[in-house]
Amino acid sequence: MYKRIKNLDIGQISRSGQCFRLNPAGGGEGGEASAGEYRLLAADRALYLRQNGEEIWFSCEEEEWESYWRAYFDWDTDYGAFQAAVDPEDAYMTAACRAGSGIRILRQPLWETIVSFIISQQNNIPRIKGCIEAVCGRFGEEKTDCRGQAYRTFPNAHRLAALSLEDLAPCRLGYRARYILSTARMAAEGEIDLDAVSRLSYGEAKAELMRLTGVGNKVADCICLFALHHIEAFPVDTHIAAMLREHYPQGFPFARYEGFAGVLQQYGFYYESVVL
DNA sequence: TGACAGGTACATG
DNA sequence: CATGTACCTGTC
Repeated sequence: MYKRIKNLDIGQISRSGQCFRLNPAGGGEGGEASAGEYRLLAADRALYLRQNGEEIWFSCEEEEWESYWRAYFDWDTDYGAFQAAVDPEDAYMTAACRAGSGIRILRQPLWETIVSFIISQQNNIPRIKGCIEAVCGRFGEEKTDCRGQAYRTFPNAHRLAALSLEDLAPCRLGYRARYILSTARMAAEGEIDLDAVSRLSYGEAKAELMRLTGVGNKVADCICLFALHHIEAFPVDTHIAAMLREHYPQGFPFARYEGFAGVLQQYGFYYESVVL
């Protein structure tokens, strides 16, 4: 099925570092690469996408698109309005918005986002993707997508909680493996209620998430932004720290962007780490 | 070779 | 509470 939209670029989103299982389709063994086609995996779902300008093709039926993917892509939000809010005298953010005008803040599955961003710490994106693929490949459930291609779901907390460090060793997670086991056990044993967390305000959700082993200030902000859609969350990593240091020595104008600073964070991150 | 990659836990003062 | 340091792993 086809849909039209502005300010959504699958390629930009795939490179934006907010999701790690959105990649060019084909490319690998068996399936021939269809130009410009991507496959997105989220929790236990698979979706193929193709884009031609403002027209995007999705492999799913209307019902699944309405009930899941529409919200996932934050379809009904006008990202042009966020970009228009940027101070025209702010040359840096103006350029960042232009370069990443197709980036959106996704609504990703909470558990997958927690584990993915624990893995992300002190790590680079290609290796993060490899680690996640290894975790899913070994411990996810095998399913078949609409084309008959096999894929693996993201293993749930109970599945990961049952593992040992030895089980995880082949995934090459390094010191993050014990963080993930501890966090999975907290979730599986009900020491934290993730359904409840998803209903909390930004500040409350962040505080709850930081109780998890391996989830500090920055990772909690990433989870709030990329899973819970608290777009006021503003994760500060090495790239954003560099941006703030070099382009906002008097401080970032949070007041001007109150309530959606996280969107600008993504434009900044993409510009700083992917474009430049 | 050593620094670096979307930081955090833990130990000190 | 603020600062310092070790930490898995792969790549340049």
